[in-house]
Amino acid sequence: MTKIHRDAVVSEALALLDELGLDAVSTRQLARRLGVEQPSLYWHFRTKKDLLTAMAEAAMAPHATAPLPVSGDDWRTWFLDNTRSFRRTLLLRRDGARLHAGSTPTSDIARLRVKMAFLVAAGVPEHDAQMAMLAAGRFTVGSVLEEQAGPGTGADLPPDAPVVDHEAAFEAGLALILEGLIRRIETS
Amino acid sequence: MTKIHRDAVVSEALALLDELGLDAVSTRQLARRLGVEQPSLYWHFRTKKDLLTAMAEAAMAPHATAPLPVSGDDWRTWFLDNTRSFRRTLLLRRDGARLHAGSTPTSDIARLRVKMAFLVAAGVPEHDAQMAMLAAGRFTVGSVLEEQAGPGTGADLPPDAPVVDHEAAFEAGLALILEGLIRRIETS
DNA sequence: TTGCCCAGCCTATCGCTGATAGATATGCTG
DNA sequence: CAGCATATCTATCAGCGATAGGCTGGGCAA
Repeated sequence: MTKIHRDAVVSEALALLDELGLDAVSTRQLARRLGVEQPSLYWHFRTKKDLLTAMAEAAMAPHATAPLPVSGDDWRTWFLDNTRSFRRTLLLRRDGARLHAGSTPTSDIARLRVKMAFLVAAGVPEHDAQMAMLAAGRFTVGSVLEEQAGPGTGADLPPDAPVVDHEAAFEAGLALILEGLIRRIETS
Repeated sequence: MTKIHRDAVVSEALALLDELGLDAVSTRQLARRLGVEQPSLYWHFRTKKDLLTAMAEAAMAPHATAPLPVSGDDWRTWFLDNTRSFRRTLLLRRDGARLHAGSTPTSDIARLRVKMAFLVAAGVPEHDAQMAMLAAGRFTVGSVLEEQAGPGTGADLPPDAPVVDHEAAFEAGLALILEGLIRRIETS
């Protein structure tokens, strides 16, 4: 009988995620790794969805603890770097985007407000800032989702390889959003 | 013993999807509706993933059969309408975005080439056109994914309602991408 | 020190899932 | 009529999330 604490469960679950992918994260696999029987996990988590939510939140730690913008930062490079940080965090773990998209986001509203205030202070109209942040986030999730969907069995389609450089495509799309925002500000 | 053909299976599966959601689309539920035993479905589809792929493709029919652009169309309004058509098609069915994102896309390359040629003929540099189409698609998937994630049990977060108008947010993000593309063209 | 409580695990079991093996019935074709 | 492909059936498997209820050990109050 091994003793377990909640954080250890989440930690091991993330390790299992990285090794075998989201579909292989089952309560039994996880329990076996923890040296525990499967139902024991239900003492720590009321449901598996709760576990996945906790995993998603823990997985987002790198982005959620990144330094906030300070007045004086160039808002455009901050906007780029913030979105890149989000993407990098999603990419850090296998199926990171699926894990994130599948959980009700416990978005840190406090941090978000700081970011918004920063953009507004830098001269970006509040509504435009909101829409741009939202758009960048959704674009990022969509991008990483596709990137991580992986070429698993995608070898059956015609070999006229439409191989896309995910990093480059992400940067290009992100640049479009930012430039759209800039143009919107300048022509107002 | 009822006789079934592949298209009927897909059709009934989509009906089941609309009524109960993607998670409820099980081979047994589907078989019962078709008046057939569960293993019979495996004659028509080698695996459930194959079924989901067929469903995803069928679900995309409205967008996949929409009229292609003709020379003379304004490329900007076409770009907007094309992306809107994609979004509307995803929204047409319950969990449409999840269904789409979960399947390896059998993208119709022929149609895509026509669209690209149209943009290039209208004066959009090919690389920029590619990146913008890709970005718009991923942004759309990310948006609808979030929109359809639904407020299922999202009643536990603070009631300072960050209620977003999905339609408006989508239009705003799409406008940013298009304006970014326009700016890119003008300043070259 | 005694005795209780409860945190944290256990065993046993439920109903569901996707998938396979192998038998059976139907209907077309030579 | 014989043979074959089609399309279903029954039976069964391993794995899944989840629940019910029992056992154990350490901390704390009397």
